[in-house]
Amino acid sequence: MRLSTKAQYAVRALVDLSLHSEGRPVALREIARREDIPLNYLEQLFLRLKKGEIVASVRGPGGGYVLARESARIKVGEIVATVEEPLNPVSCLDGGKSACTRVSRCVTHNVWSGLGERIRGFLDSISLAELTLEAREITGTGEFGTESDAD
Amino acid sequence: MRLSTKAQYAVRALVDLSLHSEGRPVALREIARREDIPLNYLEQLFLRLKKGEIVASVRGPGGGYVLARESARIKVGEIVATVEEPLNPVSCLDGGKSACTRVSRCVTHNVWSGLGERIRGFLDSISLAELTLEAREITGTGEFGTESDAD
DNA sequence: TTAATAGTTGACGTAAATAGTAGGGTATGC
DNA sequence: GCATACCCTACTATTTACGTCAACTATTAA
Repeated sequence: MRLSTKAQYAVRALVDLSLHSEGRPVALREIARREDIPLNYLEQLFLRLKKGEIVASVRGPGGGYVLARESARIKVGEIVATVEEPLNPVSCLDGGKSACTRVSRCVTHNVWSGLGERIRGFLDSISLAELTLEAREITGTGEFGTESDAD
Repeated sequence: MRLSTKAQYAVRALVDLSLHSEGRPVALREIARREDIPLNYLEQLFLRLKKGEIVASVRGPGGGYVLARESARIKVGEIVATVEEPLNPVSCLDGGKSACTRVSRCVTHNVWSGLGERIRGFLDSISLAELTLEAREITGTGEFGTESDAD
């Protein structure tokens, strides 16, 4: 029942982006450095985030990524669902083929589908804006110099 | 964000056990056949379930497993936590070493720990007794002949 | 118009976790 | 004393996650 690092990276990266973008695009290189995430890996994630219309890209020198809409309208659940495929605890909820042909099928099935809904419900109740605000409070002014973190 | 088959198997197997045990122990061989779970694999799971004091074993011919307590006092969350290690969405919640040394650490950290609590809370709200009852309703009388399931 | 920046894309390799197998051992009841 | 069924460990195979590489395209500024 683990979340992939994809999801963790994506959320962290977007908080970082939201924290450091002041209207201007932020280069992945910076985010990768600050958050200590492999650049190439981050690129893959942002590709998906772009497809999911959570971020938009600006190419060329001085380019980078910006949020595709205001952070209050971006939910954590959406981010997670975008980078790691469907947020279902078991495969037979994905729709389509999966068997489920035994006695105890329905009852356990219901448990898992209920669980999936709870998970989604919770993650969708938190917006990127809230996280960003929290982060700003923690790191102080939040303008610059977010590097230090004396563990 | 997938549940392991271990967890799915374990819950199904226990529903099956609870459904077919009438005071008497149920052999894993039967459960494995009915639920279509590899016997050897099931043995491993029940070893853990025994350690977790969810089931008790009866050795020798005519032996098998019985629930260690009434099914109403066995929660799904407990079953899942027993067969797959800690129910935390991210490793840094497991306690101990894991880093977490960046800016956005705390904020995302809180999200994941909150998520873990929701998951546990939900799964702990469901008892094996409820599932068994449901299963009995679905399959009809629930006495015997639970085999058929016209897909 | 050329060079530098930065995003775009897909293929690839590795490592760790998960799922499943194998096989021998041990207690019990007939 | 044999068959049954739990007990336990070690091993293998498969899948998935994680990360790397390399080549490409678009944009901007000199």
